[in-house]
Amino acid sequence: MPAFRAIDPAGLPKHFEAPAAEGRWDAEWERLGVHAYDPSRSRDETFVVDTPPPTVSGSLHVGHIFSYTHTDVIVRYQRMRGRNIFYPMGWDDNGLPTERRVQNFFHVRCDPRLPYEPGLLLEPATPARLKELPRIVSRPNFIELCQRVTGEDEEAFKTLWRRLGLSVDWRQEYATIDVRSRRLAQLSFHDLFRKGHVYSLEAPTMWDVDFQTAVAQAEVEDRPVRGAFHQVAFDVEGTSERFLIATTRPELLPACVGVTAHPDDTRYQHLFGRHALTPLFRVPVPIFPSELADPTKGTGILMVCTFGDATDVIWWREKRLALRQVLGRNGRFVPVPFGSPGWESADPAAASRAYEPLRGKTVSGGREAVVAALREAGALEGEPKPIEHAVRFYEKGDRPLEYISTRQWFVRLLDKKDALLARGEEIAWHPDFMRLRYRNWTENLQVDWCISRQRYFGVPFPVWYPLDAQGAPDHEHPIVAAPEAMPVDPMTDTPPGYEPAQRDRPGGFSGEPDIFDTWFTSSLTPQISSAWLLDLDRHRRLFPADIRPQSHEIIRTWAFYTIAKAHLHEDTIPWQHVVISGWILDPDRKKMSKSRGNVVTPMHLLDEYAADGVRYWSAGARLGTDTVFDEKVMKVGKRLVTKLFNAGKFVLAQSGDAHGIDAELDRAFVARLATLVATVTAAHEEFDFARALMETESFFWHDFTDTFLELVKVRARDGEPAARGSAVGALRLGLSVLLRLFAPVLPYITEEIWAWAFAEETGCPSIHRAPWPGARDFAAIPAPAAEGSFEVAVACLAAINRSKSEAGVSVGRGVRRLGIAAHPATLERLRPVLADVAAAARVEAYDLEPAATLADGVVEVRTPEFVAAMEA
RNA sequence: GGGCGGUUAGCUCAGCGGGAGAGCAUCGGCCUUACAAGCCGAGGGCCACUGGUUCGAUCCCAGUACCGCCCACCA
Repeated sequence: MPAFRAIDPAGLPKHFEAPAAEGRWDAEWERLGVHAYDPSRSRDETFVVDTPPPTVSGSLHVGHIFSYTHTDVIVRYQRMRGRNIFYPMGWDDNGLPTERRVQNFFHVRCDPRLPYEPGLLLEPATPARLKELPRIVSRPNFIELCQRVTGEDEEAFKTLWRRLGLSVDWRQEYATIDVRSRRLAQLSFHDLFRKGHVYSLEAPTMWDVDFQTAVAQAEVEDRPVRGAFHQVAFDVEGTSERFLIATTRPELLPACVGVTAHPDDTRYQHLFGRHALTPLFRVPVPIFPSELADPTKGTGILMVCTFGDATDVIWWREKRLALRQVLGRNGRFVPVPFGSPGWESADPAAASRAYEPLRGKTVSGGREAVVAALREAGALEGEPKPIEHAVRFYEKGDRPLEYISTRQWFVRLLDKKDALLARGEEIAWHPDFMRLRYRNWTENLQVDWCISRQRYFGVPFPVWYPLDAQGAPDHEHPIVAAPEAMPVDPMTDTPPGYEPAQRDRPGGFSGEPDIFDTWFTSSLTPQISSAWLLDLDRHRRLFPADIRPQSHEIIRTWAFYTIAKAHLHEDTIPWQHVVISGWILDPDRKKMSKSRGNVVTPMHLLDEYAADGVRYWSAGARLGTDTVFDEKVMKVGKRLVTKLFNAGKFVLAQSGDAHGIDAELDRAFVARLATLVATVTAAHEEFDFARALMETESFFWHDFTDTFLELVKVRARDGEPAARGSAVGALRLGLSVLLRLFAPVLPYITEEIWAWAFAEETGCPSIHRAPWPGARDFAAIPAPAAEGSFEVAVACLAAINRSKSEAGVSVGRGVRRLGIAAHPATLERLRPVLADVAAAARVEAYDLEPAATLADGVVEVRTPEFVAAMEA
């Protein structure tokens, strides 16, 4: 008869020393390779995570802990199911935040036209050496500096992630600006170009006048802005008639190229086909009908300018109106030649005089000047009427977007809406309603994806343009770099067939100075991990991925573009599941964000509540649900850890012979345990880790420690060998199963307890590679003889406890004799477990009192005689 | 304006056709050889509102209100 090896509780620490254990296990997991991806195993055994690369230049806050814990809980569950886990970590160092950070750190700016200087920053980078850096550096040098700065940021994240216990395979790291990412982004462009999915076009594009770059629809947001309706009088050419248009942008009057009203609007029908003369500038512009004009807005008739808004762009395109671009890329009025072709005026001299004060002014300055001039000319009807209206802004910008005609690169998506919608339906969204966000966005897509940015830090377009004899670029025949040469920087590298000396010379070539939209690279995270086009075998084993964890506000960007890329490149979906974490709200229910200044940094929380305690808080929130930041929940988590520690110590300190689990109460307990396992497993299969945790916790606390453990305690210590062995066996099985159910959420405490006995016993050195509990754990244990014998035992113990509580005596107080009243059927079920109940409650003698009036399952206690306090 | 989610005990949330629940907080009791970082108990709710379906509605349907989010709204 094998015996249970009992541990000596005296040899264990008094308390769970979390920080020390966290460091120890982190190192041990590394040593054992617990988190290592095994490239030799097949795809269907593998679970692939498309981890969100955090923006390294951003601040660390509890929101990070929250969503990354969700992913880790899912991953740890899958690992215990035997899956080969691919769980990488990327660092997003592309984009404006890093650009600004590098500028500020090194006090340098980037000029892509400068030649690369190898070894510009010599190590170590002492302050003196930093001072010697040139103020302006080439793009390759700027990228090197970026990698230096972000390296430190990455370390901070990595330290936090490791402490938190993220089971990332740290051999699978990448950065969005590293060589492989740059190469893949350019390969992606090459593939799209080859397939005809990208094109460049000179057209009005949404433009941020401060960042001086084009932006995509996905980066645009509407903000309410105070403005005013100005009623401006226009003359009708060849008549003495006047009409009033209403505009919020009077400064664009010199850019007016037409006037329109609704075709059914009787007030203006007679004007269609005629020309209007703009005030001040006396420019003749056509008056035409349009369904897009709203008769109820303003005066019902409005001026079309190049460009006041998106509708102006539509009219300009459809009616083939003139292009009179008065705003430059910096948002200021540029000089314009009234009287020359395209700038016709009935009075060019007056027009030029009227325009002169605008030159060099900003939009708001120009507005004041035009309004003043209109007022003086008697063309302003009444006073401007203040209104609040929505205006488009670049999400990072401070001034409204302008539509400015520039040459940009686009990915053709509008004609693929249906296919992209179908892709969205192929993917499982968690929670499911999040798919509507995707659907909604895709259906409402207005323009193709503008992927070029007029910034200098990022992944460059791998493109040059041939120059003709006059030195003008031929945009229709771009030279795209060869895949094997990538990554290239066209501003420093030379295209095939040309000499460096031919750069920017007639008959030579010119590099494309633009960089990709950061999402152009970020939308490849699954392919960056899988080394698409670089390692075909690896790619096949890792793509498409299983899960994409992310937050809901970037469904229209990150999720959408990633789906689009996978569709365009390989005609597939990028992952099977999207799991969406909610936001962390501060106590005022506002989203926690750096800009709001309500951010809670995470490190001290780990110190105070231990990684497991903080993870407990995170894992309690269901996917898609916003959660109020609440330290009290972490406190509860910490208490759970302590309870596990103590329960584990107690259970493993019990000794006995392993006779097999055959006592009725133990069998009934095991049956309940098996039900729990089924429930928790089903919850995890639906990514409902919150429910899994709740069920496990409630069972552990109530069924295990408060009842079962109390009920069998005496038998486990003093019982006959067989009865004792059954009790100890059931306790150990319960502990082993519960530890494994808790392991995804509480990796440290469960590993610690596992190591005391189960590691050796099972041959699984880490609980995180131990098999998930299941039928195998319960196969040898017979089903209970009676349904519900566990429940009646609990009810009976509770009834006795209640009588003690009412009498104000300790639960430990002995009972000389009492009556146990219950329905006869209940008493029948109680009989085989009564000895355990009596022992636990310290009842010396009892009388069973059948009571048919009581409901089945109810147990009442009659006339308890407590042992006197003295005797106790 | 369109779409989505929410509204359940003081707080944070589960439940989703027949019993209104958990944790925290509150109150009372208890040192009981795993754990006082604990244990045993108790109180507390027209399940937002109005209709409908049903033998029966917190749960299903319709509508209203409020909170939040996503999108649209530049004359």
